[in-house]
Amino acid sequence: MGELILQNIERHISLSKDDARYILSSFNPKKFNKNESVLQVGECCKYEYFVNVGCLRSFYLDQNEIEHTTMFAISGWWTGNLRSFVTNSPSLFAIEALQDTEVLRISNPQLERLYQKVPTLNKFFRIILQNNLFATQDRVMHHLSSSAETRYTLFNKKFPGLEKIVSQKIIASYLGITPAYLSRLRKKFKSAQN
Amino acid sequence: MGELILQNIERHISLSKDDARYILSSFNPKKFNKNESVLQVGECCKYEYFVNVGCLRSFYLDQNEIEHTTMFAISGWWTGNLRSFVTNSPSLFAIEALQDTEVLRISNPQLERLYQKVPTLNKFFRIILQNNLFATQDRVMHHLSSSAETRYTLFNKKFPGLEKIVSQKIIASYLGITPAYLSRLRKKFKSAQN
DNA sequence: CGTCTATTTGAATGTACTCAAAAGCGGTGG
DNA sequence: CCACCGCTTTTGAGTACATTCAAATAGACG
Repeated sequence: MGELILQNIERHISLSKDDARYILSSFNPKKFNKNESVLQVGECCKYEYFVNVGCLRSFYLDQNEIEHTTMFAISGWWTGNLRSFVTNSPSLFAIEALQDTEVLRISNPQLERLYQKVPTLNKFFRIILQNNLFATQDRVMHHLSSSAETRYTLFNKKFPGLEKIVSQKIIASYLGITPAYLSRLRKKFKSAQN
Repeated sequence: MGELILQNIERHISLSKDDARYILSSFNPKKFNKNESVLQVGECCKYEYFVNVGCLRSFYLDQNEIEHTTMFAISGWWTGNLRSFVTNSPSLFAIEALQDTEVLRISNPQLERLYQKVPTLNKFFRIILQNNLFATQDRVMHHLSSSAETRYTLFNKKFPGLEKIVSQKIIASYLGITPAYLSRLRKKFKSAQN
């Protein structure tokens, strides 16, 4: 059950058997059904989530009520709203399950206790934070320098298979284009393959 | 000379006189002339920079040789290429001075020593890292949901006065539009004011 | 003062959007 | 198991935002 998260952590720091046991005991397993809400806009994000099985997505509505997907979290990824989590402020975006999903989640007090017991986790979460920053920076750069078509092909490289699972509407909202336009792009790609 | 950086750090953590002195001694002051290069593409980023006076910008060239500005760092801001700094890898982007600029910079070994002496700085830099992430996330969201015109007005709110200092070409490269189009936007704004 | 680069502006173009209608698809209940 | 409902996808036609290219003008700097 907890192998994946331990593997994930041990990619960056090494853990004793005891550490590993304590870490696992600090996380609570939880299941979400497809389309179930994990976090709602305006709610405080009480947990950070590690996805074991399934897929979560973060999204928000802009001033024109248009939905934008900011990230997907598939198996082996961390997600949540860090800003809301650390500052105890209402979340500006929502998180929902795109499939039946199993996560391990940890609350802020649990995390604090965990830092006390296993101080090297400070380093681990700093690295996770850094990687998150780098990924977000990449996304900015990619948006600045690439057309919708290029962003679409990169999406498929970055999340292979997700295209089959996630509705086109949602993929479009991640790419920053309309579903109608994504439909046209796909058509173009299909005809180019033949 | 070092008041600004100490002020900046003490916004998040408290420092003893000794800590403060040791911190200051770990940073090297350096000046860059207007248009001087701070970091070149392909070079390893050996320092993190705190801007005392002036303005730095980070930018890269995309596959079509088009320049994109990823961030400005004005007085009181931190900059550098963290990815290159921590992984010791060649930088994908460059940093240059837009004005005569005075910085305090710190190398990786110096920073490590500093963490030993003043462990609470771990917390400080984690907060800086977090804020960086939040700012970058905001930028992604803003790009997804706003037109060039809106982005331009927000730029002016976020960096008041910078418009007068920085060439339009560079501002356009930050906004993700062409200089020609920014010129048209500005014209429109001017005529709207009368 | 001359040179070099940045800015402005016009005309034509392209990328992506809007609106609307039709077709497809998935889940639910009879 | 099929029929229906609601939502997603497709597609056409028209449009808007932003770009390209080029030429003229303005500004900066040695």
